[in-house]
Amino acid sequence: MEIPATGLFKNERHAFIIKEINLHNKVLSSELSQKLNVSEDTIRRDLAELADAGELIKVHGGALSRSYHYPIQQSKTYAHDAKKAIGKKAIQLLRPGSHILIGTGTTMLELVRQIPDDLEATFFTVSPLMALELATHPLIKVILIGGQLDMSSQINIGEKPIAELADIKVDLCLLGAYGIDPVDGLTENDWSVAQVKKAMLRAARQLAIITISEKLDSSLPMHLCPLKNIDYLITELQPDDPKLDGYRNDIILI
Amino acid sequence: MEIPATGLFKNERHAFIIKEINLHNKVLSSELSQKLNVSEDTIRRDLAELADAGELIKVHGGALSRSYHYPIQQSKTYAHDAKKAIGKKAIQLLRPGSHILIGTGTTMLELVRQIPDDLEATFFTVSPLMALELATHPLIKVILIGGQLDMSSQINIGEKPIAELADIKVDLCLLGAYGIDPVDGLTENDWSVAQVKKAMLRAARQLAIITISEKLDSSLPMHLCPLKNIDYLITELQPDDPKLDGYRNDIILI
DNA sequence: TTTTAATACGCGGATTTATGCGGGTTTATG
DNA sequence: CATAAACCCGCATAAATCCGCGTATTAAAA
Repeated sequence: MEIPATGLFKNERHAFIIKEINLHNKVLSSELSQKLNVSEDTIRRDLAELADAGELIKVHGGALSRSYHYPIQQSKTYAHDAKKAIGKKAIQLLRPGSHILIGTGTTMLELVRQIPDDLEATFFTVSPLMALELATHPLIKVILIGGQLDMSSQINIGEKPIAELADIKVDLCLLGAYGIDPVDGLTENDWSVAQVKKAMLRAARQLAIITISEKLDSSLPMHLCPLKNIDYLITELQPDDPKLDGYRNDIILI
Repeated sequence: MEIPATGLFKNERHAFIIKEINLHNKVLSSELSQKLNVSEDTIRRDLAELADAGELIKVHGGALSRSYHYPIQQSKTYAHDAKKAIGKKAIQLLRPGSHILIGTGTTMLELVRQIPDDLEATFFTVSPLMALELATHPLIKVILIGGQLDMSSQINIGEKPIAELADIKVDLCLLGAYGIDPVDGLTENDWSVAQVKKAMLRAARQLAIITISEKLDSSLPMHLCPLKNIDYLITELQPDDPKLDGYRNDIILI
């Protein structure tokens, strides 16, 4: 083995490379080649070995620190904070051991993400997205109600889920609102989606509506149910907020 | 290749883009080009790659976050290129107008991503993940077969999906392999998952197995079916590769 | 102590990758 | 329906990589 003028063994070079990576989070083959007085080929072989041993990540042109990875994807949805707050409030409705039918939407997603890992419960859903998110919680049993997946609403629609829902009776249904209004009640704009949601309402003893205050006082073509069927209404507002005045009859505001 | 003064590797640019997308839910090619000191062409290529890997949605002028439709964070797939190549080969089995039962796995995901947008077909699946991915194709009808979502395999298991599968007869079943061996045939390691997969096999006239060559010649405890039931075997290898010699009897290698 | 094997390097040349650029085509939008 | 921006395609290029080979040094074997 030929020891160059600067006299470094392979492992010494490796150590140097690791040090550089820890320091700068990245190295260039070309630079290393100069600093260490060896050919780029050798550097490449070094990097290949280190990458192989999992000490760094080889890329074209050099290498990156192993701790360097894509930032965690935390979707910043519209009105994210409000939705997260709502989710937090809604958690208290989730009783251990209960059976819950859950809808979909970004607010609901925030809710699910905040469910504590020690909650043991059974969730039914027609939304593959919610099912996957729910499945990340170790003690939760997820029953996905099948059907034809509707592209725009991302839930399963058609006769199948409606028929299956008819055989279910759960403690609580958590539903997002597209439109909610003191007079028109809960409304929706797509016919087939509305059919499924109505089936969901029938399958639950209690109904909780989860929505940001924006959706209050808006109406859409398809009627789902009157206000009086709603047991809980959860928004990001304080329960005594005047905007909620039209919704106080028999509804528990949270 | 010229690495500019600001000297960012391609991956670093990619990371930056992802970060921007998570922050703003969208990016403009023109802005990125400026911020990163590279040509818009390069940005376009970056966005194309990221879109290809399913990390964002490419649109005219830039890209959008995928988070709303797809908030599930999936780590970069192992042997991504091989799996992509397999997916490409498998596409030819998807006849327009046909009914297809599709399994799950990262290879299958790559396959689905490469389905051309003008394919009109009906897909059945027990995997919520695959259902969501399939639903991004405009002309594809997705039937999600419900059941209890199994956390580890991320598919619906139990009596329900098995019973529903018994009522279905499709043209083709596309299944990934966990173990495949000339003697032991197709094998699997989880009992409940195996039951569902067996129901899938029964529900299809033809069976195509999609797998990277790594899985060849490996056996697991649960037997699914003998080799002779397999109609097509698709790997990243050339059909005449000697590694496939044990699998030539009556199987069409692709 | 030779002989043999193994390892570490460097080098030349073929190949691949990353990028920018020019020019024709498509898309979005007023 | 015009027009500017965005896109796609092919090409050029230079850096980075890969591959095989020769050599030198060391380790192991005979």
